[in-house]
Amino acid sequence: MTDDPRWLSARELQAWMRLEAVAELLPAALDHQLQRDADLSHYDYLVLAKLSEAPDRTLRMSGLAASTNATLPRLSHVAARLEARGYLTRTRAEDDRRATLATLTEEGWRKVVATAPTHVAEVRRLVVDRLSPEQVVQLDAIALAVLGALDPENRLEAQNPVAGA
Amino acid sequence: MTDDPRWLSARELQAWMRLEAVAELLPAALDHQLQRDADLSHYDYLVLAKLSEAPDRTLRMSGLAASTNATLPRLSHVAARLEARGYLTRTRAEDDRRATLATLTEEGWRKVVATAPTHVAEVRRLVVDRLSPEQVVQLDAIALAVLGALDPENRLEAQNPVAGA
DNA sequence: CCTAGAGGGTTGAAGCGTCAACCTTTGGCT
DNA sequence: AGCCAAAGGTTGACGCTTCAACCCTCTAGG
Repeated sequence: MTDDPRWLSARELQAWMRLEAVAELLPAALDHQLQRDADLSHYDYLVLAKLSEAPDRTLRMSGLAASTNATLPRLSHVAARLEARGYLTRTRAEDDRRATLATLTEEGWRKVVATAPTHVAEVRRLVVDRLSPEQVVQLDAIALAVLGALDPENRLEAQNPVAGA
Repeated sequence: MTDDPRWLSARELQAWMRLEAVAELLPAALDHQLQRDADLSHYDYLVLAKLSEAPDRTLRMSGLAASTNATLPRLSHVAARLEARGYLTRTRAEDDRRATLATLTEEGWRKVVATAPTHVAEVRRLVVDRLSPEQVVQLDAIALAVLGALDPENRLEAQNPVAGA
């Protein structure tokens, strides 16, 4: 490959390794809490939460996938399970029969309402309450900068290795 | 456990959602790059990298699991695959016959050396080079604070790059 | 029309992580 | 010595994500 890798400085390396550790441990911790308290994965919760905030508590699958930073197949499987558990329903869209609309049920709504407080408390315990107000602002800016590279303006799409024209 | 939910402020919520997105997308991006360029998962690479930095390129499984922020069963499965591919070997420890020592092979060493430059370049592209020097310091402090909650045992590691530059 | 192709979702197989059960070794206690 | 609990790892089953293949619908061209 290239001759000069431009290795990381000590500071950069340390920050990177700590971010790596957070990225590894944080999702697991959130999954654990939600699994224990609500029998939901973190992603399950995200799906229900996003629906609960949407107009008519309804979103298209593709939009829901984008707003939860997931691929469509993943959402499709998750939605199938959540539907089987009675938390949401899927229907074909009237205007575009290709599209599927996911709608939160009453039971799904109650699930979110019942789950949110403890989940937020956990988010506070693990992250927000450990940071100063300035650090919250800094984190916001840093995460935004990184997202710029992760999702180049492209609400998560593109699984093509080479250009598809 | 349910006195007052203490909801997040707008600022806190935004920072949190962005961190959530990063935690979701960053591991996937790194996995993709390593899978494509070296046929390794991000975690595979971490294991090989940690071994490459260790004395005699050897570590106990439990220590290796801790330093890669993973559970022992996970590491055990990964080590079995990496051993099958010839990148490391596992032997019983002399002093404590319960323990298993993982040792990087010559081929494993070569794999790390060959893989590191492009991986570092990707880390730069996605994270480090998108941040100002001040933000790198901020990120370090923020990640450390969060790790304090995620890792009660505080087994924070020292770092040592494979090569200098 | 009717056909090609793109957009939107779903499905099934394969791979990885988690959990619980298990085996072996070590160390403490009598 | 003898026993029992804990420490260190491994294994197998199960669940979730990914990838590729597929189906249906909409749109554009001829």
